[in-house]
Amino acid sequence: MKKKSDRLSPPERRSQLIEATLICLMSEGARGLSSRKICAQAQVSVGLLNHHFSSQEELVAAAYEESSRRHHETLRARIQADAQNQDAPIKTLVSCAFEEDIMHPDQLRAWVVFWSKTIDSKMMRATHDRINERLQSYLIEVLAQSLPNCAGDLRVLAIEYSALVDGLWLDWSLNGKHQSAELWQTILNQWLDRTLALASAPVPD
Amino acid sequence: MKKKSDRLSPPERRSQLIEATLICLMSEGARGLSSRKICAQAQVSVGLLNHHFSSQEELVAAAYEESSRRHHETLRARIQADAQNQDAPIKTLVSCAFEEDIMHPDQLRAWVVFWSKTIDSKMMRATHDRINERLQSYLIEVLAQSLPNCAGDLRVLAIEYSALVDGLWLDWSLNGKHQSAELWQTILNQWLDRTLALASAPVPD
DNA sequence: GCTATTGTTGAACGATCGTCCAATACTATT
DNA sequence: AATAGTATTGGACGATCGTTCAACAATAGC
Repeated sequence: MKKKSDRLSPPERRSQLIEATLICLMSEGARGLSSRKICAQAQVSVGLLNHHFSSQEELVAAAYEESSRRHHETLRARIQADAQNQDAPIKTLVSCAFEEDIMHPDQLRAWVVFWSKTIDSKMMRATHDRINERLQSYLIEVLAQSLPNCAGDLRVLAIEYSALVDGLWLDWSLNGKHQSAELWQTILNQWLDRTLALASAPVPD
Repeated sequence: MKKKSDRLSPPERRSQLIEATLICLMSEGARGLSSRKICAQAQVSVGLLNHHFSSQEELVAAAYEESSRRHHETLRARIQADAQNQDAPIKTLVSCAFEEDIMHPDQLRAWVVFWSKTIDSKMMRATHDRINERLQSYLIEVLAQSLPNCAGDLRVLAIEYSALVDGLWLDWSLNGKHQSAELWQTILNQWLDRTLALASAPVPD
């Protein structure tokens, strides 16, 4: 009745535990952050966590990194796929911001937990900084392609964009009447229209 | 050596516990959310919490409401004080967004905890919705005064603004190198300049 | 002053938490 | 086949969690 072998290589086991962590956090939020729940989700005994990770904190940081990596990857693929259909990649970036693959409400559940841990954990803070910088670099890259002759600082624009998107995601996800993302998507579209209009025709000094 | 009387009226005790909750959440984030820590902060025994609140959840919801109320109040007072010095109240709103009284990094610590609880608690969700609607109404009011002949939907603009500010606060507060708010303030200022420019001279259709 | 009401205490409860560790099962090497 | 090495198990530990409740203390009404 027992399975022949459940043994996995350390990297496989690690990513399995990371996957289980993401599932727990996405489905239950902060309530799902429990070593026992995570190990149960991975169908693995409790003690295994501390064999592959020095602490729960390290596992959560790894899950944060992985979640961001997937998000980044999906975004990149989506923009890459639209490369020839759109004049500016930022149009793709904006128009897919509320697609399920890019940002699901459940995913934001997990991210809020990550943020709350970022506040009082050195390790999480370092991970957060690394993730942020990576995303920011990519955003700048996309913006540079989209606004080849933009007068302003692209880094500043990237910070503004990611702040706006984070805020819209939050509002969309925490809102009680969790309707479709249409309204928030519209807001983002209008922001882009205004930004593009001003960036292509910068004010004379 | 004992104090003559520690007995307070129920409303006073309630607000004392709420105050203690805010202190705990602001100083320790999610780690500070503990009935025992809160009661210790209020210099009160553990059992008293459930005498004045039906559960910890209700206390946290009340603390969320109170934190938002104070934020709203401070904002109102600040804008009121600048009413005659500024042509548009939204200029005051934007320029004070990162002042200590309006939003301290510690305060955002508490808010992230509130958000994480909003995800899986009906009571917190209801509180969140109430708070959001109240702030949104006020923002629309301020925007209406500032942009008397704006073509667009002010409610949509209000949502965009609060999303942007929330996102900027998050980025500012979670950032490892927690420098001054200058950069984020500049971003917000530039957003306002662009918005004002377009709102006062709307594009012809 | 006596009584009823109610604010307050702190021990106790059961549950859950993260981590540890001796025992075990599996794999690879010889 | 014997051995060494390691992945895995699950019980145990001490800590902390939110809540309950009998006992106590202070007040209010009389």
